[in-house]
Amino acid sequence: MSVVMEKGIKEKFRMSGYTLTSQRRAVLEALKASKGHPSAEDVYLLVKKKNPRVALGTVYQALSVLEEIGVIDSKHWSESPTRYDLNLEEHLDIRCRRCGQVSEVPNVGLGDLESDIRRNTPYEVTRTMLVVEGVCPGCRGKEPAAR
Amino acid sequence: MSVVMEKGIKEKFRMSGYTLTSQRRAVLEALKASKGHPSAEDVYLLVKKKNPRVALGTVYQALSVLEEIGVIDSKHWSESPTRYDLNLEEHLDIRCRRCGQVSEVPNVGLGDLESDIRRNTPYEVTRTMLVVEGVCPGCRGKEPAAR
DNA sequence: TCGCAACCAGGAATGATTATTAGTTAAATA
DNA sequence: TATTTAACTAATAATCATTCCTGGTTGCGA
Ligand SMILES: [Mn+2]
Ligand SMILES: [Mn+2]
Ligand SMILES: [Zn+2]
Ligand SMILES: [Zn+2]
Repeated sequence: MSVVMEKGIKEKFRMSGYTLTSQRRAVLEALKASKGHPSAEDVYLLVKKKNPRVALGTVYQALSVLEEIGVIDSKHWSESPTRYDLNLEEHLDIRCRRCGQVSEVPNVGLGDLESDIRRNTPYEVTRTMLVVEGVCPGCRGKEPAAR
Repeated sequence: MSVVMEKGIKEKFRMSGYTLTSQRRAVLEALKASKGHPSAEDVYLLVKKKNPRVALGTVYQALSVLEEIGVIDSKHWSESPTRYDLNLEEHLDIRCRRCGQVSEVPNVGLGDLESDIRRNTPYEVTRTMLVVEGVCPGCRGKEPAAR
C-alpha cells in the first residue's frame, strides 16, 4: 500500500517532535484516498477498512496533530462537520447544501478585503475566511435531502 | 416595560401567520436589551429574569421563527454558539477569540466577490459570508481564556 | 532489560441544538 | 357562549460532533 511518505511531511513531524505513528500515517493515507474534503467520520470509516481497531477519537486526535504541524487544513461550515483538506494553498471551497459535497472554486481571492477589515476594526484580526454554500450540479432540481 | 413593538415586526408576524406571543415578544426584547450579538443561552438568561418559566427550547424555537420571518439574523463562528443580531443590514461582524465578544466592522463589502465566485463554480451559489475572528482591544495582551 | 513518555482504544462526558410529548392557550366555529 | 381545532410551550429526552479520561500498550533511550 502506502506510497512513500513525502519528505516534507516527515520533516514536519521531525520538527514538531510528534512521531509519525501508523495511525497518523493511516489518517493521512485516507485523506489522500478520499480525494476530497472528508469529515473526521469519513476518514474514520476509511481507516477502519485497513485497521478495524482504530478509534474515532484517535482519528480526531491524529487530524488535530496533522493540522497543528501544518500537514493538512480544515474548514468548517455550520450545519456540517468539519472538513479536512490536503490542499494547503489558500483557496476557496464551496459546499453543497443538499449532498454535502465540497469542491474547490478556482481564481477567487480576497483581494483588499483583509486590509479593508484591518483598517475598520480595532480588533487584531487573526482569521478571515469566506464561507460559501450552494447547490451542486448533481443536486440541482432534485429534492432537498441529507447532510 | 416593553416599548411598543414596531409596526414592521407586527406586520411580518401577520404576513407569516405566526402569532406574536408573549414568549416571542420577550425574546425580541431581550435581543434589544442585550445590545449586542447574544447567543441563544444569553437570550434565555435575560428572558428568564422576567419570566422564570420559559424553557431554553422555547427560546430556540422563538429565535428560529423570528429569523424565518426576517425579524432577526443569525451568524455562526466555529467553536462558538450561534449569535443573533437585530441588525438586518448586510454587514460584517468580528468575533474575539478570547472573550467571544462580537462587534460590527463598518465600511467593508464583498464587492465583486459574489460574481467572481458565480463565474468560477458550476454550483448555484446560495450563500457567501465572511467569517472574521480576532482579538478585541480589551483582550489584547491578556492570557487566552474562555468562550 | 528497565523506566519513562508518548500513544492509543474504548467509552464516558460535553455543549449546542433539535425532537418529542403531553398539557395550555387562543383563535375559529357553531 | 360552549365546542372544536390548531398553535404554542415547558419539560425532557435524544442527537450530533467533538473532546476528555483512563488504563493499557509501545517504542526507545539509559
Ligand atoms: Mn479544498
Ligand atoms: Mn452585527
Ligand atoms: Zn449536491
Ligand atoms: Zn475579547
